[in-house]
Amino acid sequence: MFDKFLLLLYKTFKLTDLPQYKKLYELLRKHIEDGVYKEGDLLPSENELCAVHGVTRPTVRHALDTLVRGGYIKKHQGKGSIVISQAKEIGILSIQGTTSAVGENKLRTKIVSQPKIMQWPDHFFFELSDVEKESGCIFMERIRLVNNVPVFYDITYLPNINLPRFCNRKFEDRSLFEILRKNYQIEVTGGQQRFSAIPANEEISKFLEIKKNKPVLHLERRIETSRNNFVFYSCLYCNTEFHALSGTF
Amino acid sequence: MFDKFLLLLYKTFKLTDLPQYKKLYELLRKHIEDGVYKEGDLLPSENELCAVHGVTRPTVRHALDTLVRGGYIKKHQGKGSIVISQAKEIGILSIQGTTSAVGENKLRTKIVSQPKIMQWPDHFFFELSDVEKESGCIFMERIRLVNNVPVFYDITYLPNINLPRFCNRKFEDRSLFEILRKNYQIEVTGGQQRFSAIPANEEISKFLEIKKNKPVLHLERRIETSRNNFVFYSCLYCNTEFHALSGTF
DNA sequence: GAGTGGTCTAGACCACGCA
DNA sequence: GCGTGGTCTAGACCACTCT
Repeated sequence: MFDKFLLLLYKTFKLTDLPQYKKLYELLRKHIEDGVYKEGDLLPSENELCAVHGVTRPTVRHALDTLVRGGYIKKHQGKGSIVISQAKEIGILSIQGTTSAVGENKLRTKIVSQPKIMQWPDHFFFELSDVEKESGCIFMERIRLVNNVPVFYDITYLPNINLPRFCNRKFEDRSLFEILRKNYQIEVTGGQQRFSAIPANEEISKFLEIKKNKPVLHLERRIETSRNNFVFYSCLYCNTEFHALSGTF
Repeated sequence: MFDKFLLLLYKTFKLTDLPQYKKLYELLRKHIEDGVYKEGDLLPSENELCAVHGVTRPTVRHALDTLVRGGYIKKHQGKGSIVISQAKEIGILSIQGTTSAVGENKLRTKIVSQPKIMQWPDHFFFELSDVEKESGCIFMERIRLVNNVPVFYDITYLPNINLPRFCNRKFEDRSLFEILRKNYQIEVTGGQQRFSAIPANEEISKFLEIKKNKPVLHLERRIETSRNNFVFYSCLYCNTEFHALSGTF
């Protein structure tokens, strides 16, 4: 009974609005990224996590499942949850943005064109809703460098819907995903992507500092978020000569 | 009490050994693929599925979660679970093999070299365990054609461990995943993949009927299965001019 | 308001890996 | 034999969508 009262109290004042499993997920993810748990380490057992965080097993399992999907851990029946290697390649295919996914290498972000508000391009590479079309889009171009070598050329399109002061923010060396999360409470929840191999055109070869017509990996991504009906788009060209893109499925 | 007795009976005689959520998943997946539920259709609600199949909600939810991960449905709070479009592109990135993932198009499989037992190549593209190395590998090459145009050139390496009569089976126009499932009770559970864009060499250009040096998508995949320690490998070259590869994340 | 999916509890038994 | 993760039950309350 007293428990019920506390629960009511907690919910009334909304000390935090993230669900429990997500809070646990974020905590463990942070610990893995910060190296508290290293590659090959065993996470605490599910029962331990239950006890420590005061939740039941399904909740803990939900958090761990999310870590599995994100490619952070691998579960082994009878053994436990093992932290997997942070990809040596660039794990852009998982749910994280690029910034958190390049292991040992130094990743920098260079802004080619600051975000600016404009019309959506004609013949956009994904279908747009009427609301999106009417709102116009925020357009930005970035180059990602790994160890000072350009590897990605990334064109991002966001719908211009309720993103106050977005164009004035500092993006240099900061993750777009992080900015969306911290400043707008927008979390990436999933998406679709299309892969193809194309020859580098004039522009791409210039940005990636490679010869014209050299094969580059082309990605078109539609990225869904926790904000209702808010999706954004990214068109990405990647020089895979030194860094393959990798992911789990 | 009587329920408990029935459960015991059922488990003793193992009428089937798939877990409930997986049986429900397979059933719904089959219905979606067979067109019982079409794109945009609403699946029965979770409570309905509980009642119809005699399981509780967490079990139903587990099955639906698996469908979401496989890219079959999308859930909308307050509305229901909606069947999503079967990718018009080739959804090789999801957990299915290529055969079940090409929508309207006709997909055929041509065998370049029948499976044969041999040594693993030197400098294999993923790290091999000692057991794998000692067992040798089963090697096969296939070409996938979409509407009679070659799109994939697929080299598969399986560890030669307990796969009786594998080399004598008919692979023409059959899915490897299906053969593994039906004949060996091996289910694909996940894996890793690396993407890069490379110029087609002599051999690739011949198999895919394209010009030499044309950009092709290169995939190296490590595919994990439900059989303990049994993983296999695939090296794939794809002409993405007419069919982008697509997937969800 | 009725129905949907989202989150969560408090238990239970099982299969697996290891010592 | 013990602890691990895997599966499952039988409930509960919530937020969301539709009408």
